[in-house]
Amino acid sequence: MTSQAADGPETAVGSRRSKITPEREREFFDAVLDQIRESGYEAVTMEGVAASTRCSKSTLYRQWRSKPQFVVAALRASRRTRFAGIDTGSLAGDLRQVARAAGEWSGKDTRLLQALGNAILQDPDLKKALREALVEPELDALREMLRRGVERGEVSAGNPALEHVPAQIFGVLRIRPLLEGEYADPDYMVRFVEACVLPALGLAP
Amino acid sequence: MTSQAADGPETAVGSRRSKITPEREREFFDAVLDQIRESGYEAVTMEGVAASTRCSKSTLYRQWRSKPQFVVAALRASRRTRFAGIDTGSLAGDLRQVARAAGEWSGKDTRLLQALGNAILQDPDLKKALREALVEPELDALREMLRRGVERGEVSAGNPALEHVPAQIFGVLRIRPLLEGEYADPDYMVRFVEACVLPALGLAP
DNA sequence: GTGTACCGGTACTCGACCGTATCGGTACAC
DNA sequence: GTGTACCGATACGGTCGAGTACCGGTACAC
Repeated sequence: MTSQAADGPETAVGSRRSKITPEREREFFDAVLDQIRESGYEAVTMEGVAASTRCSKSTLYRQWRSKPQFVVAALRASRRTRFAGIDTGSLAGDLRQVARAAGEWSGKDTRLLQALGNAILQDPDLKKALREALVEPELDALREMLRRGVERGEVSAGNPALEHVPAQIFGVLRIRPLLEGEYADPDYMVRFVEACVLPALGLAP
Repeated sequence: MTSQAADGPETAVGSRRSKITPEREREFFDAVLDQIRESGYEAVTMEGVAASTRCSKSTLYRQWRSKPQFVVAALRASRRTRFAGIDTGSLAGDLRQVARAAGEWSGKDTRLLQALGNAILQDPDLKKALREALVEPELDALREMLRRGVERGEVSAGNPALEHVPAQIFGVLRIRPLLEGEYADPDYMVRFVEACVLPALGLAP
């Protein structure tokens, strides 16, 4: 569609001209991630994904070489950030917003993390993809938030609680199902931030 | 060896007289838990355990009906508490001891938790056994510690941070490998408790 | 109209592993 | 010595899923 008046019948560039539209691709990715959340990584089969999306196994294997690479692609495509953009003007306000946002997607993302639990011990690519999809973008946003708070003088740069804020928030998100049998919801997360994170930073409510 | 002069050839009581000594049994349990930590729950095979302990698969299946039941038995037998017995006289002292103890076994136990990650989503028995083996004893000990602290008047009973102490400690233990790539060690845990848990409780170091 | 290349469907190979069956050996009871 | 019952080894049946091969249908280019 752009510049194909070069030499001969477009020898270069778009070598693979798949008929899979981006929307269709997203269906595949959503299906495999849903099935992972539901049954765990090892229990997910390419046949199951093919059946649930009404495509054939051949189609999946034509686009992605193997099951691990397929899952990695799905994770990469699901990469998105939910903390970025939060900027209420105060660190306490930002962290409350983070808590609320974290509580929103806690069920889905925590489940995914849990379901991939032992798989990432075996497959470094999978581990990397998972970190890049779910963890690092939020971690970056969180650090940026804290940096702004320090810059505004709300927290001393030497406060030892600073470095533990991400671990506190992600840790509590991750562990609550095991301790209390239910995923962390926005209310719970806000209560936690106000009861523990803010006081440790010296920000009384 | 005790009372076998009852009626006939000991019809009751010790119906199964296995030749597996308790020490031998412990070898089986250690082997399967080690392999789970190493390769994850689904990747562990009864054949592998048999080979590594130089017994036969038949022996394992004679003692335990199936792989899940075998693993559950191993978990139950590994049940032990590492926080119980800590009593330094002050809540801050107790929590520092907890941090150190938690950091000690963090590698092994966190790995086990991670390796069983998606399996416990599928098998309720496994989930229950895991909670009873690794989580609940420590949770009970921790709650008892906090209760003593409140009783001594070190912390107000209404302090909202109280209910989150276990989640903070277990959460950070669990999440650190994902965030920073290494298991929590005693030093790290003590720093965390001093920087976050104690201040939130109003216990300045 | 003709060719091309991807699509979905199905059948297939291959390997892995669960759980069972069978067999000879052996410790222990009596 | 004789019986019993558990041990280790090995072989086997059955299932399941990864990845491949093939085949007819069809959209699109020219």
